[in-house]
Amino acid sequence: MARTTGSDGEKTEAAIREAAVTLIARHGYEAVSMRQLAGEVGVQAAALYRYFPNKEELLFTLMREHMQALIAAWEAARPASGDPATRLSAFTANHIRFHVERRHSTHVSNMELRSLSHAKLSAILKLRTAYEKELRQILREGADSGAFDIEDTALTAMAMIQMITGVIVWFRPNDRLSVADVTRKYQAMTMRLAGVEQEEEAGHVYALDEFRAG
Amino acid sequence: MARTTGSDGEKTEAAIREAAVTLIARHGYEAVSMRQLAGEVGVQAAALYRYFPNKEELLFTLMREHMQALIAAWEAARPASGDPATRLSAFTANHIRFHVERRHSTHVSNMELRSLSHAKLSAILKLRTAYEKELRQILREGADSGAFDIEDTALTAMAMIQMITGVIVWFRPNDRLSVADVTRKYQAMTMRLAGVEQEEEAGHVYALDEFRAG
DNA sequence: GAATTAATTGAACGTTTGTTTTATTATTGG
DNA sequence: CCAATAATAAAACAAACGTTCAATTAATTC
Repeated sequence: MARTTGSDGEKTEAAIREAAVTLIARHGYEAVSMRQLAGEVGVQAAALYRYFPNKEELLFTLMREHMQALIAAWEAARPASGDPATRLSAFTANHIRFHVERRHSTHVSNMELRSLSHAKLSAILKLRTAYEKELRQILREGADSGAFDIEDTALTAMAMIQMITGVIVWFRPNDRLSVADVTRKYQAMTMRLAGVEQEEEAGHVYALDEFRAG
Repeated sequence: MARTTGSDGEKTEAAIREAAVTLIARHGYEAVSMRQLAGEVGVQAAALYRYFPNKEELLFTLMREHMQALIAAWEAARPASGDPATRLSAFTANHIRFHVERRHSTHVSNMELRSLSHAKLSAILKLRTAYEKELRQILREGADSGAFDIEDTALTAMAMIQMITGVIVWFRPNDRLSVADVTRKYQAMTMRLAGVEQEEEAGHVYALDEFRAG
């Protein structure tokens, strides 16, 4: 047998990516074999090499596009203007929505960094740093303007990112909480970490639905 | 060749554990081969099987003892009594100290859960849940007594744990901040998440040195 | 100092790994 | 409908994998 009826390169590549993200998220990059991945797609292992030159390049592609999509999502959702509290709320909402929607690829991008060669690792970390810089900037401007009360903006930014990314560790859709519930509660917590006074908090909550379009 | 001069079972086992934690933390469980591990120890691969029946059991042993040590550290450091804010400060300080001191085994215990069989996974998760329950209890009692202002204790507990465990992602000893600096700043942040008023915060900071003995 | 036990080596086992090559079939464009 | 191209299968490769086994030497016990 060779080319099968109805075979389509675009569909196959999409199927490979989807299966790869799911399998790698569940079992880890090293634990997933090319044959196992091919089996999930319904194809022979050799066929994978028509779309990706090797296993590492496949992983790298998944991670790079995840990070680029995260940055693009934020660029689309970022308020053009607004006070620091509003911008922080928007950042939190966008971050949580994106990560909950892409739990698998987030897992891959966070856990499989060590499987990349030095050059590819640097490329991913560069994207990650660029994204984190967005939050640091919000915090710094808020601290400078007096809207926030933050002792160490760099450290607070790292703590916030760890906290809000951690949602995917325990949150499951159809749980006792909806994504909107979780978003609202995490927005309140980032406000507290930013040192915004209690009375102010409610006014700056950025509704999740406002980001659906972005 | 066979038994080598100066060989000692206890020392070899300790060397295996140490090398395994370091290698697995760096490259991942699946990516580390028994031969590679043996090479790091300075021994042949077959010798490892005198101490651990197989690779998975070695991983499980490392993870179980890490979790048990974490729980033991908290039991030793836990204040016999005290108000919720003091206990939360103690929890934060102990957690950060433990995880910074054991960065490698923390990485292993957090990242390699998926490499365990179902039964072994359950055993580890049971220990983890028991530990997390300690924090939830502090938060719940603080919320009940009015010392804290928390909307959702279970969610806040998860967020706090993610935040304070995240220290090991970016913190490196001999950085611009000392462990004591980092501990103090994270204590302040957990206080904010718990809804303790600004004025109160300072009074409940639990010095890192008080835990050195534990 | 002989007998016993502890610790390790070295070779080997059958699988599985990522990847390459070659042949074959489906689809597309003229 | 024929030529070109796209998509895949099938087989094969050497290397690496976890693990087992028998042989061998060091340390300990009596």
